[in-house]
Amino acid sequence: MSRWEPNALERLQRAAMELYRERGFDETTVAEIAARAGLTERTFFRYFADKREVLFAGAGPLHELLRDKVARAPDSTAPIDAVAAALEASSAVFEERRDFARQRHALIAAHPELQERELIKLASLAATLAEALRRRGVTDPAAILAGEAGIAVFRLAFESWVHDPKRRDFSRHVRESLGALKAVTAGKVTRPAAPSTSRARGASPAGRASGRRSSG
Amino acid sequence: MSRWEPNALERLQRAAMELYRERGFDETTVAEIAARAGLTERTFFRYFADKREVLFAGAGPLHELLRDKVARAPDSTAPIDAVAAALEASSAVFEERRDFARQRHALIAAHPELQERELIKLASLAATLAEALRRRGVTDPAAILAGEAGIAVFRLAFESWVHDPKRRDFSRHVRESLGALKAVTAGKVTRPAAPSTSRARGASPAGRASGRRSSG
DNA sequence: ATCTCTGATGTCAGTGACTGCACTCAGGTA
DNA sequence: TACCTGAGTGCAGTCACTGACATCAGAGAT
Repeated sequence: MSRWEPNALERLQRAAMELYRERGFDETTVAEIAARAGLTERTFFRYFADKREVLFAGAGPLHELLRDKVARAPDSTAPIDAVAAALEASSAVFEERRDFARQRHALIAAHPELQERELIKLASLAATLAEALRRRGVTDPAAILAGEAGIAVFRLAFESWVHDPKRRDFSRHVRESLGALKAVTAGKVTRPAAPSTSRARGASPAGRASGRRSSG
Repeated sequence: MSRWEPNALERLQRAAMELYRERGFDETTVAEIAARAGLTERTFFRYFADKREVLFAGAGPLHELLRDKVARAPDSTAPIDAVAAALEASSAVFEERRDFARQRHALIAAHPELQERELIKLASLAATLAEALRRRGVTDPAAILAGEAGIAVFRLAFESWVHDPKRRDFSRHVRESLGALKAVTAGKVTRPAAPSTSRARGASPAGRASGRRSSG
C-alpha cells in the first residue's frame, strides 16, 4: 500500500473536466479542482503548468503515432499523402473516446482562452509532421506546408466528425477534407452558376463544390 | 488644450513594445508600462483586455482590406486566387513598417504565450477570408479551406519576408508561398531521387522560396 | 456666469493564478 | 539504525485583472 491514492494526474484531469462542464471554466478555481481530486492547489501546479493545460496534456502518443506513420509511408508517397495517411491512422485514437472528444471540443469551442491553447497544440502537431517529412528528405517550404495543410485538414475533419449525425469514421472525414483541400488549392472550386441552388454546408467527397466561373 | 496628453492608446503600445524588448515580456509589469506612458494600470486595462493584447490591437483595417479585396476579385477568379490576391494587396501594410514588423515578430517568436495570441488572431483572419468568400457564393468546406490555406501561405510568406536578406517585397513572398502550397497539395513534391541531388522535384514556381533549413 | 453633463482618468480594495522555498513522511536501502 | 527519495503539503508573496466609485476639464445649456 502506498501513502497516497494513485493516478493523481488522471484524478486532476477528471475533476477539472467535470467542474469546467458543471460551472464553466472561468467560474472554476484551481483550488476547487484540486479539492475534488483530493489534492491541494500546489500539487495541481506540479502536474500542470497552468489551469488550461489540464485539458491538453497527454498528446505525446499522438505525436509519436503521426511521426511513425509518416516515416513508414512508401517511398513513392507524396508528402501530403503521407501526412493524410498518418492522420487517417490516428482515427482509432479518437474513435475510442468519441464522447470525451465531443465534450472536450464543446468546452474549447466555448472559451477563447482554451482555443488559444488548442491552436498552439495543433501548431505543434504541424511541426511534428514537418519534421517527420524532413527525415524523409522533403525540403523545407514543402515540409512546412504539408504539415500546415495536414493540420487544416485535421481541423476540418475533426469538426465535421464531431458533428456528424451519421457517426461515420474519423478517417473518412479526413479523406473528404483532404479531397476538398486538393480541389480548393487546384483552383477547381469557383462560385456557383447564376441560379445558385447550391446546398450549403455538409461535406461531400468535396471535389465538386464547383461550377465553373461566372454569375453576377 | 485638453486635460490629458492625447493618444493614450498609442503611448501605451509604444511603452509596452519598448519594455518588452528591453527587459522581456515576463519581467515587465503592466504597472510599469502604464507608468512609462504616463498613465495608471487601471487605464491600461481600459484600452486592452490583457497584457498581451497591447501587441495585437488594431487589426481592423487589415480585416477590412482582405474582405474588400476578396469581394472585388473578378467573377472568374477561383477562391484560392481571390484570397492570394487579397494577401498580396496587404503587402503595403507591412512594407510600410518593416522594422516594427520585424521587432514584433521576434518578440512573439520568443514567447509562447504571445504565439498563442498570434495564432488566434490569424484564425480570425482566416474566418474573415472564409466569410468574404461565402459572400461570393463559395460554399462551405471550400470557403473554410481557402481561408485556412490562405493563412498558411500568409504565415510562411511573412516568415520568409521578415528574414529575407534581399528585402524583396512581401507580395513576392506571398506568390512564392502560394506556388509552393499548390505544388504540395497537388502531390507534385516528393522526396529527392536516390542519389539525392537535393532540391525537391516539381516545386515549380516557388519551390525554393526561403531556403532556411533543408531536409534532415 | 453658472449649471450640468460627459468622458477620460484615477483610487482602492479585492480575487485568484501562479511561484519559490521549506517541510512532511512512508517506504526502500545501506 | 540512519539516510535518502519521491509525492505531496503549507505558506507567503507577486501580479494580472476587475468592480465600484471618485475626480475634474471642457462643452453645451440657461
